[in-house]
Amino acid sequence: MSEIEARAERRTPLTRDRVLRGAIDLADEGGMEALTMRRLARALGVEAMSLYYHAANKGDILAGILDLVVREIELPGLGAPWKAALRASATSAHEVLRRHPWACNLLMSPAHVCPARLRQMEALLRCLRDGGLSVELTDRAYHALDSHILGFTLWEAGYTSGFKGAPADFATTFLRDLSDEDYPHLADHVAYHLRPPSGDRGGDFVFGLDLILDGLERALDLASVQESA
Amino acid sequence: MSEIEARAERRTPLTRDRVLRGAIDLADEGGMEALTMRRLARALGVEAMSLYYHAANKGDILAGILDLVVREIELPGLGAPWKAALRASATSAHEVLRRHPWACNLLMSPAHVCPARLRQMEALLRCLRDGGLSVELTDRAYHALDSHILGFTLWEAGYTSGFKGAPADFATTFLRDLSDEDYPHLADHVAYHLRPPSGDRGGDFVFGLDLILDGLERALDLASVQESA
DNA sequence: ACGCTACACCGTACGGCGTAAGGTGTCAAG
DNA sequence: CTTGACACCTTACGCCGTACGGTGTAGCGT
Repeated sequence: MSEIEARAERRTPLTRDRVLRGAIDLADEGGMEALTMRRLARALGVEAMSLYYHAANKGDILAGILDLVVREIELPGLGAPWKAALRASATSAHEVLRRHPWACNLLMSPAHVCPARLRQMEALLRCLRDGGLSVELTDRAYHALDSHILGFTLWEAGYTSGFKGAPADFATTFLRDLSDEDYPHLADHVAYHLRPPSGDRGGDFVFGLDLILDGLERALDLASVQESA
Repeated sequence: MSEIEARAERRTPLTRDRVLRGAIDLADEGGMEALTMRRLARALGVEAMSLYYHAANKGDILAGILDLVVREIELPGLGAPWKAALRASATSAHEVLRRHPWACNLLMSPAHVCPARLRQMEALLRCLRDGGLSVELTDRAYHALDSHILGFTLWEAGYTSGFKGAPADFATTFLRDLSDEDYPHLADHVAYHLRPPSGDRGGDFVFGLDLILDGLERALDLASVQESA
């Protein structure tokens, strides 16, 4: 009896998984700067130093949550045609990173290279090579794709989170007021972005993505033509 | 006499400009995390709190140095053909951001919107609109270009700085060892990047850029054909 | 010559950060 | 009953940004 009661009174014990989930929740809510060891501990009903029993240090936690997030990304399949497979995988990456915008920054640092990230890189590279692209073209294609995914999502994250945050009408107030006089095109651009949400959300991302994919396809055709000549 | 001596003994007085230059130097050398108020003050031969006479707070300094850096970017001219002008401006942006990699992160946050950034956005948008692109196409083109510039440079910055830093042979050791077995394509990719510096440095950036620009051109031609039909 | 004011800089202190070092209570095995 | 591993906690250190108030000097009016 006393055992059962004692266990019931005890809070559910910490695990590395619970730590990482808590960290993701914190980062999702308040961004990267909201994720501190003390706050994470408080969210888990624990003291800060207890976290170090389940994670070596904060960097370990960052690598861990990045890994969890990257693992959500759908990888290009083995047999699928390269263009469609890459399109799907890139779109998946975009959606995942939209849910966890803070992961973009983590993704940039080789300090946080993690297994899932390596798997994703490998899968993308394999897909390109299997599609018939040369080593050189694969390298450039990979960087073009990754840059688009990362750059676009980062931009998106910065502005949507910034607008949703404390200065909620930052866009409507600051930019519109400032733009109308000296920045007519910028004003148009902002106005265009403030249009009511239409059906083709994420269209901008896919547009840039297809620009790259179509260009790659053409470069591939060109290379094969030259080769056969 | 005593006046002159007294002045000579006095260190050159702080100015906002000297503060910002010092901040840029610090960030260039040691990245964003090397830029702290105390370190900046020490580098300027002054105490930390003295900085607050010339800058409202750290955010003000960050906005200031971002503005200085963005101002270095060559903007597309007024009369030039849009594609070449954008190509030149994007390349300039890439080079500037390569010199100041930390600026990429600052660029992402609407908290650091600065005049130079607004001017750059306006110039890019104007260039696209003047080139005949519709509002929609301009929007998508702008984001595609900006994503590429930012994403590519960020990636580049992360990996070159990471490799130049303390774990200098991180790439050669960790990635190569880990890749050969389970990540053959990744190993090829890393090896390709470790090739001796050839003449076409920055070629990867321009490749992705041209992918986008050529795609935009085609989209523009398509639109004009449809319109005239 | 004298005091006044504004300026430019400094000293101290507060709360928060990551984390090193070592302490404490619980529990299962010997 | 003892022992020792385990999971968690306490304390403390050196960083960080910065609020608040002090201090010395320059230039001024009188």
